[in-house]
Amino acid sequence: MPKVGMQPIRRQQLIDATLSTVNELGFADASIQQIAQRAGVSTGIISHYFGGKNGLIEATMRYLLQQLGESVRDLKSEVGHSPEDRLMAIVKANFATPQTNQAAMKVWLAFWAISLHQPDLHRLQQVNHCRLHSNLKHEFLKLLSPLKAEQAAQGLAALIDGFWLRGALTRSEIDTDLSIHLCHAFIQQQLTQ
Amino acid sequence: MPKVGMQPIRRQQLIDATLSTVNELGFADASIQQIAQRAGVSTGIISHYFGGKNGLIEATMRYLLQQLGESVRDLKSEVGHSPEDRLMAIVKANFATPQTNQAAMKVWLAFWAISLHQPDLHRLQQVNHCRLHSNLKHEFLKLLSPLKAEQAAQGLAALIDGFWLRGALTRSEIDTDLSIHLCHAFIQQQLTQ
Amino acid sequence: MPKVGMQPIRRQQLIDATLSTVNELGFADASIQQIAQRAGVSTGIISHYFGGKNGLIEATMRYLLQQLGESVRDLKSEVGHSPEDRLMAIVKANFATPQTNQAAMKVWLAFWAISLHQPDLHRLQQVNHCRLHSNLKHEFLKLLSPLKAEQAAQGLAALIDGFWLRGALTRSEIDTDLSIHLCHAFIQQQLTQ
Amino acid sequence: MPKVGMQPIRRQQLIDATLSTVNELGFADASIQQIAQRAGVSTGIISHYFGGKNGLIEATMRYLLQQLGESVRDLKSEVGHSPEDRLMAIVKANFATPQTNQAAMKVWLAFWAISLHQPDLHRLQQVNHCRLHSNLKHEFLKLLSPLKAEQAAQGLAALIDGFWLRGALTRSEIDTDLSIHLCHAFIQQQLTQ
DNA sequence: AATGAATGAGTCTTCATTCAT
DNA sequence: AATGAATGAAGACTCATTCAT
Repeated sequence: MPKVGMQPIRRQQLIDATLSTVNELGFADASIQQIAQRAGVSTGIISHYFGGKNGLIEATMRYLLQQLGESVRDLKSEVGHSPEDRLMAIVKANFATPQTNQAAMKVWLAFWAISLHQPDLHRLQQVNHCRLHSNLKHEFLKLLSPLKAEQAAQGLAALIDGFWLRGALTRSEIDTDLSIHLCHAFIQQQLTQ
Repeated sequence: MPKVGMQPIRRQQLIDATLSTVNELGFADASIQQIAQRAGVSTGIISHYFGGKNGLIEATMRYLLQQLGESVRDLKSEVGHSPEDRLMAIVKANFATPQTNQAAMKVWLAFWAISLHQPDLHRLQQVNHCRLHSNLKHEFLKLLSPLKAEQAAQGLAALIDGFWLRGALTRSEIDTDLSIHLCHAFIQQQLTQ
Repeated sequence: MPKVGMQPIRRQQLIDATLSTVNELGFADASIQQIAQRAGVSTGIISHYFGGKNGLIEATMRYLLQQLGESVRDLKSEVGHSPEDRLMAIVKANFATPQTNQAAMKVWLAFWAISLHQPDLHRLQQVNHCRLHSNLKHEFLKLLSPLKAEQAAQGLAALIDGFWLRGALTRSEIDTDLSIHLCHAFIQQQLTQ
Repeated sequence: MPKVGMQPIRRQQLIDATLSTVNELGFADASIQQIAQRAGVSTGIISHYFGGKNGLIEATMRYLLQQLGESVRDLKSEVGHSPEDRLMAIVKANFATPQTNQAAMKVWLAFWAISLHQPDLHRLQQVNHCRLHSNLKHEFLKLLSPLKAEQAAQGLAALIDGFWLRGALTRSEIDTDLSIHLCHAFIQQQLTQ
């Protein structure tokens, strides 16, 4: 079966298998054997393509972050210029599938937890959060004072994260509409202060 | 060396050592050898008192939840009857030390993550969250319609969780005052709708 | 079977098993499973007592060096003060059992080879060789000029090493008597220059 | 890229790469991947040309032996018929570059070690040693009794091997001149008994 | 001729648990 | 009550080999 140009295909296969395994078994039980088995390949291939388990984990997290980033970018590009619209686009992107199905959120939570003790992963997290914060603040600044904008951005970010966390921790799917609705209310309250 | 009545002392020693280890090394590297070493006891003692590592983990989590519960109860008992005051008491309890130092939050995050795949721990999480939600909703119901109260409770809970999560993920200490301030604003906005 | 004070016993058991395994299977095939099996213990115990395979290897080599050192010291203490006698004592110590059975020499050869790429082991080798050289030169200096003594010491050391190497490489036992005899001739020739 | 007549070129490329890898990383870390990388070819080619790693190792050792053999033959052909001259030619051949640079001796030592547990390689070693011994004895027999000649040959062979071993084990280059000088002294002493 | 993708057995190590003392 | 010696399964990783291209 050896073919040329398999690298991108195998990498994506393995990243998908990692997400699926972490989701179902949890991070602690996501052995490379489990992952390789789900990807339908041998264990050795993981070291071959990612240099080891850590490389696969980091690549998987990078993939999730990239997906989220693209989701935000796409929705922002489709809306008008009013800050409220643009803020809601960001909110909606954060609650859009596939980001909010329970599987993805469980993986996110697992990554959050381990990133605390792995500098590389932690840096990825930081970049992601700064991006969200910066996006939010940029819009709030159009209508609010710097101090108010900062607070509004932090509050909205916390709200988004809070709903996510709740979505991950409850075994039921997150109530996307309610989350968006409450974020919307928060935004309006901030902008109409 | 055998003494009587050592059980509660040893148990607390080990729980403290578990918190310290999880905080410093992360959950993945918190072996019972590390924990036992920090507690200054032998590894065998853990099985003796907790029946195994899982038992120790569960006891530790139970301890954290109990601490939080007591914190909430204490602060609620000290304030008046106005819903706003009582809600703020709950908020402040959730951001009171030692709950919000970074160490505790890192441990919480670790527990959240593993609780997804351990029914026993998950149940503990659920109980805790339901208690918070119920506490919040109970107060909101005094001034809001059931629907509004439910949404306000969910929003406030998300806000609290969001600030916690941010506190855990950033290596700096959580900005407690800002978090409380923003929660206060949220409460007022909900109550004055 | 857990007993207290097993450490020295287990350590020696494992060192003996290492020697036996390296002798029979060669260094490349001396896995810790093989060694543990020969010692009649589990693999985990190696890490427990030596911190890993490397620790066991180093301890084993240290043991061989110590044995050789003791052998030299013992024989030197039994002879008179004439340089020739003392030199012969050193020579005989180097060819005394258990140093010269084929097993020991095969292990020595294996250690020599791997010490080239392991600084810790290499340092042990250097110390050992310097000790031999210094011992030899010290005796030669009593009767020869510094230059001659240095050359005689190097020559005799080479002769000893050469017979050892030959003993290791031929599958038959080393001809101890011939080796000693030839060393004796070499010593006499040097001293009667 | 496929060309005809690549076999000898590729084989030599791989043998050179093997020597370089064993010298720098040691035998234990000389993986096929390392060797192939240094040779600038793919791993598969090794099996193609040598039938596996063992084949490559054996070919490399055979190459070293052949080099040594040629060196001896060349120098012997250039000297007169006096036994002393011829013996010295053999000695010099054994200490001639490239045989005595540290790299080559490290490789030799590695080969010696593994040959103990690989019959094929061991046979090569034996042939090589017998050739040396036979060469030496043949010259000694011209002037000495069979018994004396045997002992002189064994002694000189040991001396040569000993200097080699020392050259391999010390990280500094071997002192070729001193080695040859001491061998010369040994030869003269044997012949003038 | 040459590649390199893929395998899977084998290695070392870690770790929770057990148990005689 | 407490120890720590001992186990053995499971983990990540390496590596020689195979084979379709």
